[in-house]
Amino acid sequence: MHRQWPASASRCRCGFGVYMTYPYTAFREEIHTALARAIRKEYGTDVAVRLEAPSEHADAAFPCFPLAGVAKASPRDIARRLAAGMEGEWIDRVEAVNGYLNFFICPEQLGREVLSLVDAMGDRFGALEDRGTSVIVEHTSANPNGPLHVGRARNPIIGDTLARLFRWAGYRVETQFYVDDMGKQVATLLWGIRNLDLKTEGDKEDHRLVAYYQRAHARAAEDEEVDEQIKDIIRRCEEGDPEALGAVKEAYRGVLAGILQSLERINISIDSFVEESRFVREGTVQQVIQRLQESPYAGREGGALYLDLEPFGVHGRNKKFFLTRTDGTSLYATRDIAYHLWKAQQADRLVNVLGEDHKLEAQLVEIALTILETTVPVPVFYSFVSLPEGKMSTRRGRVVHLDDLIEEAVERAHREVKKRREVPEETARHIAEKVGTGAIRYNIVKVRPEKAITFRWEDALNFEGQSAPFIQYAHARCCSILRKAGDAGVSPLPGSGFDHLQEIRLLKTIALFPDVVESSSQSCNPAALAEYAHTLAADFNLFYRDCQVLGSDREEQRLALVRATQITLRNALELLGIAALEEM
RNA sequence: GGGCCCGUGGCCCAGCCUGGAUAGGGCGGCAGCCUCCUAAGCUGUAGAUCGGGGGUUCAAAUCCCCCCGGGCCCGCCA
Repeated sequence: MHRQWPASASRCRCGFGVYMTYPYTAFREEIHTALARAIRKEYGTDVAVRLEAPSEHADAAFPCFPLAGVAKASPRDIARRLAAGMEGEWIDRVEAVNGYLNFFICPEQLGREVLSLVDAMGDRFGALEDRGTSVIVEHTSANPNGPLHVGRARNPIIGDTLARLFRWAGYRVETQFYVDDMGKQVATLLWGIRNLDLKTEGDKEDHRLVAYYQRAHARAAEDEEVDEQIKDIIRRCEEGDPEALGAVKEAYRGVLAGILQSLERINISIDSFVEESRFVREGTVQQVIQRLQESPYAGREGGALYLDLEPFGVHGRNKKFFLTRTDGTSLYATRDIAYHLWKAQQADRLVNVLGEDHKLEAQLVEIALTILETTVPVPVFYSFVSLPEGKMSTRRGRVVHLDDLIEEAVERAHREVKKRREVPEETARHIAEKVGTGAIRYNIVKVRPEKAITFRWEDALNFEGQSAPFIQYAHARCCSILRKAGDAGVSPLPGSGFDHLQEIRLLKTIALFPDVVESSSQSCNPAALAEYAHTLAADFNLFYRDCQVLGSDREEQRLALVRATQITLRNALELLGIAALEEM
């Protein structure tokens, strides 16, 4: 029923080499210590203290049920008995209810600490201390044969959000795009560009060039001669022929540029691009084949090398994992192994964002990497995005391109802005761009990756409720209040003394942010972050409704709380790659 | 046929890893709230056999088994 706290503590670097403990971490540690002591004293036993995360019942709860057996007492009695000795600077009060020990955090202490921490850390509030660990996040890695469609866009959005999360969680992060420059897709594209004379329209290269790919694909299907010519390109690439590889690169360059333009518009940039062919050129694929054929699992069928994966629990047809063809040339997965060996040399951890269709391949590669005794990557699989009428298919013209979705979302946002406020056109354009693209990112990232998505325009263009604009709007409201208060308005550390229900609720949610960074990064679950951002915005809206800020006799404290909310919302949006607008 | 994943009010999603207190949100429906810090907001209301069935347990949406429905995969393709 209830979530548990993240296993490890969240701490931050505050100022110069001074480490501070985030409020809820301190609260939790205090409870752990007090509980362990009390349980040992009362029942003479050591149990692992598991606390439940904040809920409507308590800010932290300890279920006494598991203790009932050893303590030979009812959970209710245990709770009552343990409640007596619980105190500390963070623990405001303890209640024994229904066999639970419910802890409440001290609002005074929380108010003081949260406000000073947010003030001191600013746009680093929520960040965790450096772990001295590096991680490479591989994402997108789309075949550069045409523009991104909405289905493929799930990959960069998940990947980029994960990369941002890891950075905040204290890792040194690099993102990589693995460029498949040896496959049939790019070879087909090259053939098309060389042999076809098409009139193409559009102002982005990926949209112009995809027509060559599509037409060439169709030609290859009906003309064996064409198919042979394409296969010849692939063959030469696999042999590492620099001329062929250069030509392929020249062909896909424009498509890739177009893809990157689209990604840039949704605030995604990728640190480095790694060409698959380099592992052939540099001979590392051959080394992989060499090393694996010496392993006890190697076998041959015809001239083709394979690994027998039966000892690893792989059965059926998949147990023979082929590394080469009969002619000795490498296969996609073999080159992927070489890529991972290379990656393992430059980072401590590897995370790969992959479509669920790559599950089997990833499993096989993982086993090979285990045999080679190197870093095994952590995969994050996502399910496909389909349309109400079925699977997305470029060939059948049943796709929604990311660029079209962006256009539509931005245009719709623009209409909304014009409808609501009178602002200069330039401002309206800016807001519309950030609202529209933010809505797209949020709409995709809020759903857990393993859930299949059916794309519906009305969901994608929803600007209310669980959406980016809802969160952006709360942020804009904060900014508006702060703007009106003026420079002198917010003193950094007013005496705390929050007592309104909504003030305290908001304070608690702000304080939870570092824990969300910790847990969602550890579980590679950006959807949890998206949910948090919505909760924070919703809690602010309640505060906004019930607590007048400007002109109230508590103006100073409340302004400080608004400021802390604004910073936390901005940081959460930054993690989601969504613009924190100051006005909407 | 085999493997992996998903199945929570009309619709979409969280909670499942690590079992516990009235199953949370959002959209849509209905009824309301702008002389007051931006109504992309807020309030109320109706609506749930947590796909079905067994099992484990003091306790199951959560763990185990079986079944049903959907997705993905099962090339010397990428």
